[in-house]
Amino acid sequence: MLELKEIETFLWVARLGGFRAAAHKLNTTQPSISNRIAAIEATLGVQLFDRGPQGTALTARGRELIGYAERMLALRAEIMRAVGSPDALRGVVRLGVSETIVHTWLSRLVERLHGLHPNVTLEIDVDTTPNLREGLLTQSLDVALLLGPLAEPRTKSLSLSTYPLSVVARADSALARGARPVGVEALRAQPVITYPRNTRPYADLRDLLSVPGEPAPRIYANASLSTIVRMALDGIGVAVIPAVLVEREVEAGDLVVVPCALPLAPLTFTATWLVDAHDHSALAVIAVARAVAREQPFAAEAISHNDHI
DNA sequence: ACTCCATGCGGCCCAAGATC
DNA sequence: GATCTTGGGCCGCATGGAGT
Repeated sequence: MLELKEIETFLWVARLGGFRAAAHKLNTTQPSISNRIAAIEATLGVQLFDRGPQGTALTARGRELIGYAERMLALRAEIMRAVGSPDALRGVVRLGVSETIVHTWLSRLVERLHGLHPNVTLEIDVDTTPNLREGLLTQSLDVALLLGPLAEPRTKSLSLSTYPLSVVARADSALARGARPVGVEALRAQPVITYPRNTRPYADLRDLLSVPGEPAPRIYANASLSTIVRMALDGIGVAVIPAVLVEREVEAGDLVVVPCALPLAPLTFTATWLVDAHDHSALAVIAVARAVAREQPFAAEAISHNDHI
């Protein structure tokens, strides 16, 4: 008899290209995956994978099965959504998260998810958007909350939050005491601390602050938001980050948000996932993320990119 | 030496049947 | 009806073989 669990195992081995990777994804061991694949091959009486030294590759029959397997899992997800109780949803979702989300509403997402779907657990990976994108494309992540949407046609994205970028300076700095909004000249006069080099905010800032014939602006790229805030507090330079991340420091009078004359593009965060993913737990996480993000300040318009859930 | 998948073995869980 | 026994199924651990 063809078991749904075996079908799911087959699909993950096919997607991830190996038994070991599928075992990690399905939270089990490699021998267990080996047994399930052996069972489904015995049931069908055909070989689904070529086990070669270069890895595991689908046979022609295996490729034929892919479409059926995806339809079966999509149907299961539909049944779970339409008929199943939220408690019935279970599994591990590998969630990639930008640090901005960690510092704003990730905890509320985890809390809400636990309340709604107590049997769904998260494996959280905090990283920069380029690395999260890589994680999605190599399928080591199920969902990513990142600076999106991604241009990849294989992905779907849903807008979550849009945070304006602000210039944040130490309260006793000259910049903080100035009367006029800061421009290119004022920002070029000192180090600017912001998001990592391979991100859009960094590239935008570098373009805005570059002056032909002048030395390159001093931009200290940093992947750790808490380090950026620490450096701003220590007066190393001014931070260009969403003001929502320094609410406490501003309230305490240690940092101030300085009016800025530059057209700093806001940061839009999206929930992004692969179009062919039908993991019902992952889709539940996206739905909860959307609901939580909507309740926050700076909630994005509910625009979906490429598609919808 | 390392990685990958396969196999053997023992342990656990659960349902069904037997016994009181 | 409650409790015990049994057998099947599944899982993980340890290990082996093949290939690089």
